[in-house]
Amino acid sequence: MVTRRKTHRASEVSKRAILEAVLSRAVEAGYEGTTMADVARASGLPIGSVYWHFQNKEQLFVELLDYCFEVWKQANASFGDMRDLLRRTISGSAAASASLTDPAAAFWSIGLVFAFERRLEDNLARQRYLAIRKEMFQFVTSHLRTSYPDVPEDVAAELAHDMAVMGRALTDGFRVAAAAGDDTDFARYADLAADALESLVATRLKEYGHA
Amino acid sequence: MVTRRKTHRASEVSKRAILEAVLSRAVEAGYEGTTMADVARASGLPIGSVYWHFQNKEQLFVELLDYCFEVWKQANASFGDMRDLLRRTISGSAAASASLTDPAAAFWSIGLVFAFERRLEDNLARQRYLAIRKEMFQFVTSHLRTSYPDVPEDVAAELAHDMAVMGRALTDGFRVAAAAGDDTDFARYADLAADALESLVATRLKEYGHA
DNA sequence: GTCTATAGAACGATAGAC
DNA sequence: GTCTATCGTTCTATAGAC
Repeated sequence: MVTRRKTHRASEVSKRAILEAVLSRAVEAGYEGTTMADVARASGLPIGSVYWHFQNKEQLFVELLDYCFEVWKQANASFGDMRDLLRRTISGSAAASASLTDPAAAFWSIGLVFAFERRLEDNLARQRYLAIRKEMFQFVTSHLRTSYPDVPEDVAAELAHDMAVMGRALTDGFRVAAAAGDDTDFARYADLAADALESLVATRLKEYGHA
Repeated sequence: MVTRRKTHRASEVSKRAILEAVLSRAVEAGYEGTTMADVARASGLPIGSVYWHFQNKEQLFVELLDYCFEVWKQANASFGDMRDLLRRTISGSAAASASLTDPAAAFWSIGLVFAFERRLEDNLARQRYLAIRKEMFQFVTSHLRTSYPDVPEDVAAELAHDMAVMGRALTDGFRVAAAAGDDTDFARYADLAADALESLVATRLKEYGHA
């Protein structure tokens, strides 16, 4: 019993070490650029152990994305207004493209490549990224819906959906800018983006008031 | 002399066939997913001919990007206002993510991956993409500058720069959405994006007028 | 210029001793 | 659970006949 628990603990520690290793490698080299040998080297364990803990490379990245998403959810449980969110995500994109290994920030740096690599269509890690992407979108949409209390529910729903779409495009766009090394003051443009979306909302609400 | 000219013509035809082949493959599979064997097969020529016309895979993609950019420049020589540009680029992103082989649209579908794959840092094709990206940004910025005739030059310059940054983020963001398969009405959001940026400009011009 | 055959390297994954 | 050795495949690139 004692031996079993000890072994179990050691196993958990190793598994965690491997996840941290693949995280640090994937942020720098992406999915295809990260080799199983790299992961083994960075974790300090032999490659055989990596395959003992994870079925294959695909499954390794699936569990990595899950791990990152869990961290993100905990960090973003308290949802401010749209300006807050844009500040966090757009300024965060600069941090993620630096070689930081904050799992929540790393998620995007790793995940966005999956969006473009359509030849990975059957890849389970890509599918997991797309599923998490959808889940985050719903999360943001449903929170934004409560931001427009003085209009009918269907109007608020459409407005929230539109703002979520625009907000997602802007954050993704600035992540591209960060990855491409564009010389950009992300904090400044986060506020500019918020200004733009807020004036869009104001116009719509005014139109509704007149209708 | 006649023989020489004939050979020269045949060579040009083959080279063009290879470029078309790599274009069609790269749109579907990206840089890393496109193998030299694929290109040879799609062009109808043996792999030896591909290496005869192009130094290596890297150089092949450099010339592909140049070819696409040339086509884009000719298609976008007449520059309308910002709304026109957003419509063209954002609606075009949906087309590019479908497997069309319009070189101008394909450029983005192929190029954006280079932004994210930082492990291709020394890759000449990635560097060419980044260079073209910069050139396009300057092109857009300098055209936008003429859109604000009633303000001092430095104000117009800052405004044009900001709008170019925001516009680039939005178009890149919607390209991500297209690649990720998000269910999005791109034509509608292109206009919404234009609305947002125009109201941003209006606010700024009003602020300047009062200053 | 065209074509075939193959070298050479990298990678994912497994076998099997411990 | 850990570790090493290695198999099988895929890819870039070249050699050399035509």
